[in-house]
This record gives sequence, structure tokens and C-alpha cells, in this order.
Amino acid sequence: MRFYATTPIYYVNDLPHIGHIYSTVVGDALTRFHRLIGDPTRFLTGTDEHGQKIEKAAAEQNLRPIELADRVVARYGELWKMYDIANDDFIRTTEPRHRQGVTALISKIEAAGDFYTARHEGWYCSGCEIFYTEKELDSEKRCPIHGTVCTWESEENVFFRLSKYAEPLLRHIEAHPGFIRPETRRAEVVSFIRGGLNDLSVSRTKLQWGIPFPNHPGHVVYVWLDALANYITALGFGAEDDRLYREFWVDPESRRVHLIGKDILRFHAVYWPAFLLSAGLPLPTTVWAHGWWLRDGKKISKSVGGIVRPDELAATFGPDAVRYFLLREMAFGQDASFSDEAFLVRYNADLANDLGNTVSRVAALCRQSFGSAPTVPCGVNEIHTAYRPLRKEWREAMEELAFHRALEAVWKLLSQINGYVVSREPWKIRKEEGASDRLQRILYGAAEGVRLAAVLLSPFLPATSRKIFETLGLPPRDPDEHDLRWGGLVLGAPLPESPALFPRADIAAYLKGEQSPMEDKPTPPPAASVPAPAATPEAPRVETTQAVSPATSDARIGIEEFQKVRLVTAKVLTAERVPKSNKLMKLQVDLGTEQRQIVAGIAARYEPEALVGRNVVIVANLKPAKLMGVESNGMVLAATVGEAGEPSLLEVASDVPPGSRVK
RNA sequence: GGCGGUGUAGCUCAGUUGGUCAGAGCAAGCGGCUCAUAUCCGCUGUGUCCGGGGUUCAAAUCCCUGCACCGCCA
Repeated sequence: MRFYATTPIYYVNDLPHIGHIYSTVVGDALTRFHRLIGDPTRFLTGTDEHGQKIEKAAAEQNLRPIELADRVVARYGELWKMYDIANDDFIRTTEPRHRQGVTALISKIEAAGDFYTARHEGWYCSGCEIFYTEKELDSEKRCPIHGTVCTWESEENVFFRLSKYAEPLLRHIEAHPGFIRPETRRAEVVSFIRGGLNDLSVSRTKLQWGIPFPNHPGHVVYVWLDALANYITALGFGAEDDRLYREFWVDPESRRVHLIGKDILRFHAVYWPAFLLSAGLPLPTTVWAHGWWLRDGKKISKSVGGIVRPDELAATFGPDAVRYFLLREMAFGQDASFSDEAFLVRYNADLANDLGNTVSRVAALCRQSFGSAPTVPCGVNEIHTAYRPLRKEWREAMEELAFHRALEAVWKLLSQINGYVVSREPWKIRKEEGASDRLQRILYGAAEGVRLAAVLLSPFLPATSRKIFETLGLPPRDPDEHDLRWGGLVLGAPLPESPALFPRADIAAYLKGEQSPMEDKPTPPPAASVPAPAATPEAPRVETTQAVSPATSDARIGIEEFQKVRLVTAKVLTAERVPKSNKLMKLQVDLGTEQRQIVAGIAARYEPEALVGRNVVIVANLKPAKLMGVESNGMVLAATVGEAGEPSLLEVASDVPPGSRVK
């Protein structure tokens, strides 16, 4: 079965952020899965480069629109390379092949008689590039999305007879239960269509930066009609060579999946299919609307890791760790929270402990026992028995785009391997009988299990999967369907010493060392707050950290911002080390009016006895946090000295009473 | 205002057609192993399944109602 997946094309006045990364990683994992199981597969992403906002943003920077686009496209290119995105194509709406395809699409709609010209008047928001009705605006005629004042505009436009397609669309949705997913989005669309569809204005005269509307001099094509068409123009629709288009779009056996954010559902589930119906072209098989990444300010203290910085996390822990988190944490289709803390917990528990440790454990056992991979195969053991149903579970989950469940299946396999190793105790066998055949077979089972886990993991963590292959003495490549079968291990292959896949992170230290690089932004800057066609607009609750923004640690803050932090002196009453931690110290401190427990990362430098009775400065209004399972209600201030970041407590004169405000 | 969704262990969530459905993972506690990245294995709670009412021999699961949160539309 041919499989074609697309991401939204991203609007180039918006720098890449977590939403873009997520959509793209999802598409990448999905298409890697289909390649793995042997489907002819194509994965498309790209950029949306036309429109008034680009024209304007470019003018502000003294650039031509295409120059601005080139710059942003380069950013996306770097990012996708970093994240191991294996897209087959990257379409830019400014490319000739796209313009040609759009023109071809328009002539088909024209031929169907679905365009007419009419005067269009109304309140126009240049941010949205659409007209609003009086009712949709407030008393000051401000756009509900941008809050900017709309202007009364009147122009002659080309209209598309969208109203004509309400019934056909409803019939199509009815007949194809998988057309809009998840279910709740489908219900929304149905309800929207039942509410009646107005014809859609699809040309603009107010801007030049767009595709000229055929036969309408002075008009350019409405950005959405332009942008949506990318899904077929990239396949060669309207070109001389449209082989890919026929194979991946027209062929009734092909599956065509649009991955989108829920904010652009209407465009993909109503307008786009209507355009296609009019033009007499096949519709996508599925429009899959995923949720948004949120930050739950209530539960996660900002200073203890509520900040979403996928770029920094990727730099510190590797892009695969971020890919894993994104795919594992979000039940596809629902919203999810992205916090540093949740990320680190998953990183340690799932990646460092379960995956990384199991790989190094099994590889070390083989290395120590044989100095190579096992030389005797084994086809009868609990791991083999467990594998088949888990592979089925993995596969079925992937067919439903339930990435989190597919990953759960892989983790069940890892758990199976650990259980098997513990029950066989190969380290004892080695001592008792050396590299016996029995030991060979046992470790073969474990190592083959690890190999299969790496294969199942390859759509999600491609780089890690390749590293595991190397660790097992196999060539580091992307696996194919044959690798899904038991028995792919190379007997007696030399095993290179390999570093830990995911070194365990000291969560407490990481969160403690964390300074927020982002200031509170009551209103995001215009460039990032504009809802871009085909990109993810910034809804108030969406986390849209600018992944590539430079560090802002030098930014000055106002006095009022500093005053949010309540610093007071406190006297240390008791101090004891937190078990199993070499950095953390649990303190009971006296604030004059109350007593509190605070966990501080100072145990490497200070002895508990030296702290008791000492006056320190603490942040009193920090939200409570748990460090290594110990509740902490505040933070002790210390200078951070040298490369190692050794703590040096701030000195407070002994006659200063506890609870004195520091400001 | 209309339509729709959600509310289950400290946290994140599974729970098909009503009858071992009161669960998983993480966190917590206890025990074990020592090959492995202080990793791994085993065992162990707490739950008015949002509140109230109803249907039924039996409801987290169906119906009504109230509350809270969310989405789409107006």
C-alpha cells in the first residue's frame, strides 16, 4: 500500500517552535514506520511563503519577501536535519512547480463553473487576511484573534461556490468514518457544515506577494487556496511529469494523510476537500488533527521547570530524547503538557534506565562472556514468545497513529528482556560454566530482543536505533521489514565499547541550575502571534517558545519584575543530607514567622553541622517542589563558583533577625 | 446562547457491547540481585471511579440532573 503523509506547510514569518517540531516529528515517525513495514512511502513538509504578512515583515527588515523566506527556510532546514527528519520532499509555495500546479487547480475549478466575481465589503483584518462580520468584532472593530483594529475594505473578488459543497461534504464524511480524526473533530466539522457554508472569497487585490489569479489581472490567489494545494503540487500535479501524483494521490490504493494542528481543521476538512471535489480530484484519506502542547502553570512551578525549551533540551539530551518525549507523552489527538520536569522524569525513567541500561547491560554481558556477540542462536525462549504479540500491538497502534501505545509495546519488550536476564542470572552461569552453549543461547535471546527493540524503535528514535545496532555489532542503518523477524543478530560479531545511550540526568541539579531565559510576555510579539495559514497560530494557551531565539540572559528587567521575588533571611535549624544524593541537603529553616523545609543543592560543599545556626537568604515565594522525592518550600541562595558550579552560601550578619526582607 | 467533549489512585492516564473493572506507568514503602547508566527483579497501599437521583439481579460503564474544566459554532 502506498502511503503519503504531509505536515502543514509552515508560515515563514514565524520562527520554528515546538508545534512545528511536533507535527514534523509525528510525520517523520509515521512515515518511517511505513517504510519499515515495506510500504512505498512519501513524506512531505514545506513552507508557506505568500501573503500580506510576509510582504510586510520583509519590508520592515528592508528585505524582499523572497529573501526573508530564504532565511527562515534555512532555519527549518537546520532544524529538520538536527531532528533526523527524513522528508522526501520540501515544497515552497514560491517555487515554479507550485505556482504551475495552483494555476492548474484553479483552471479545473473554473471549468467546473465554481468561480464567480462579486464585490466584497467588510471589516478586514490584515493579520488574518480575512473579512469579519460586524458581529464577530467588538465595539472598536478589533479582530478577535489579533486584537488589532480592522479596516473597512471593499474590493472586487473572485468567489468560490463553497455553499454548493455542503451536502457533498457531509455525504463524504458520512461515508468515510476515517476521513476526519479524531472523532471529536469530525463532530465539530459536521456541526460547522450543518450551520451553513458561505461562499469563499479566493482572490485578493490588496497585495502583490502571491500567485497571480489566472484571468484576473491585479488579483492574487487567496493564501489558503494557494497553500493547501501544496499537498498535490509537490507530487507534480499540473506538471508534465505527474507520476508521483498519480501514484500517491490518484491511485485508489494509496493512503493520503494530512497531519495538522487542530487550529487549522476547518481549512483542511472543509475548504480543501471542497476545492478538490470541485476540481474532480480525489480527496485525502484522512485529515488527522492533533492537539497542542500546553504548559500547566498551576501544577508546575515556572522556576522549577515550566519552561519549554526544546532547543536546549535537544542540545543537552539529544534530539531523540525530545522526539521520544513528544511522541510518548502526548496521546495523539489530545493536548499535553510540556515541562522540563516531565521531560526529565521520562528521560531518566524510560530512556536512561529502561532503554539505555538494558542495552548496555546485555552488551556488557556478551562482551564479558564471549568478547563478542553470542555464537550460538536460540529460537525458544520467553523473549521470542513475547515478541510476536508485542510486535502486533506495536503495529496496530501505529496504524491508528497511537504513538504512545506503540512505544508502550516496545517498553514491554524491554521489560521482558530484563525479567529474562534476572531469571537466568547469566553472570552466575558464566562463573560456573564459562562461555557454555547454555550461556550463549541465553544471551542470544537477550541480545536478539534488544535488536528487535531497536528495530521497533527506529521510527521514533532513528539515531538511537542505529547506535543500538552498532552496539550489537551490526551495521548502523535504518532497518527494513526483514529486520522485524527473529534471528537477525550476527553470530560472533565484535562488540565495540559504546558510551551510554542516555546518561542519567541529575534532575534536581538540572532544575535547580535552571534560570528562566524567558521573560513573561503578556502579549507575544506580533510576528509570533499571527495565526499563520498552514502554520500553527499562537492561541493564548499554546506554548510557543521560540526555539531558535538567542539567549536572553542579558535582558534587563524592571524593578517590578524583581519585586515579584520575595527574598528573606532565614536561620538554619537543622540540616541533613538527602539519602542517595550527593548534592542535596534537607534543611529546616526559621523565617521568623514560620518554619519551613527547604532542599538545597549544597551538600557537595557543606557539612550539615556547619550549616546549623547559620543565617542564609532564601526565596520565600517559590512554589513548592519535590527534589529526589523530598518536598522543598523555597530556595537557598548561593553563589555558583567556577566551572564545577560549586555553591558558596550568601553571608548574612548574625544579628539580622530571621524573616528580614532582602531587597 | 447552540452543539460536543472531559471529570477514575499523589501525578499522567487505560477501562470495548453494564456482570473479577476498580487497572497500568511514574512517584512512595519493603524485600531481592549485583551483569548493567545507584541500574534491574519481586511484593505493597490509599481510590465516595466529580456530586445527586433513576433504570437493573448487577453501573465507572445506560438515563436524568447539578457542578467544574475544555473545544467548536454563534
